[in-house]
Amino acid sequence: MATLASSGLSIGALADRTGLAVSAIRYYEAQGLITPWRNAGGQRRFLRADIRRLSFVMIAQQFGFSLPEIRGLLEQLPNRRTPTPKDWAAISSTFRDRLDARIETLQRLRDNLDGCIGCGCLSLPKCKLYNPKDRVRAKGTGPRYLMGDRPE
Amino acid sequence: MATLASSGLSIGALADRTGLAVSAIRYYEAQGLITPWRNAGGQRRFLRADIRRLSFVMIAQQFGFSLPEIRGLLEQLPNRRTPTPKDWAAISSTFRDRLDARIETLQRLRDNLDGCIGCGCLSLPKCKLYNPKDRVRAKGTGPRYLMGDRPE
DNA sequence: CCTTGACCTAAAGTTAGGTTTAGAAATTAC
DNA sequence: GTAATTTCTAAACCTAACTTTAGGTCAAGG
Repeated sequence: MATLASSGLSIGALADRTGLAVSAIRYYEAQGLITPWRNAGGQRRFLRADIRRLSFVMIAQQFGFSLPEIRGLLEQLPNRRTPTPKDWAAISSTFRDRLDARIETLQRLRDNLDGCIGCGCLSLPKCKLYNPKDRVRAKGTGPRYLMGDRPE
Repeated sequence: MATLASSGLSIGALADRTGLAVSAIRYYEAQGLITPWRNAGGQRRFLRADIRRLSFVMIAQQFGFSLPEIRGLLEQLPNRRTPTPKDWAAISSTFRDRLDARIETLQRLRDNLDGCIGCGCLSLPKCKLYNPKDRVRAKGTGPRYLMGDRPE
């Protein structure tokens, strides 16, 4: 099977270790999330530390981060040496801040849902779901007015 | 401007009221989220209650529901009469359950993040981020092993 | 009446995040 | 040494949720 250690991991070995598809790993390279080198024959070789790097990518995706965002997070890692636990802990705190914000937004939306739809009144001047500042939505194409009323 | 009341709303008027693009409303019709009738000239006419219906669609999207899922939720509404506050309150409770689950998942992931990356140890046998049961991810393509280790 | 703006349909284009395919070259297994 | 895997690149394809475009029709104001 996959030969190892000093010569680096092949893309297939990395795929086995992470559970990602080979095609996904190539795609991530194209997106700048990982930067393997090439062996004499032109094949990609990866560091063992890249297993953790890709695992981080997968976890961040679960939290709803886009690949460009994840790239931004990963850029906090050291360039020329293998990241230490401290490096990961540092990046993780940024990560956690954004995550907290995301959870808070969801909770606020939930609470507003209770007040707005849940209560049955559906009175809109006081509806807080109306045009919330920080949307979870990806492609806001301008202001949107929720629940049927406009801001004046 | 938009003529009103007894003859129903034009698609443009509905777009103004909801903040949605006209093209988006047509798309929602194609997806079965809303069913206008046509006037003599073949143009779409909507009920005023459809403003709220589309607002609900937008809110549900913020919570991460897909259009098919939202269609499922809307099917709980009465077919032949204008939905009452009670109708909306009922649909909202289903909605809220799913929302609570989503928030809980995020919180659990956050807590695991603290234990796994946040502590700096990165010890994987005890990492709970490893292959969590309920992923937020859409297209799981089989089991995935996180943070570099495999389940044996 | 006539012009301008709103609306119509159908089809193609867009972005994100990948997968699939095709044909060729490198590696590994026996 | 040869057969079976892997890997390579480039390009096409995929889904979701829309938008844009093209070419034509409808409706409202002056």
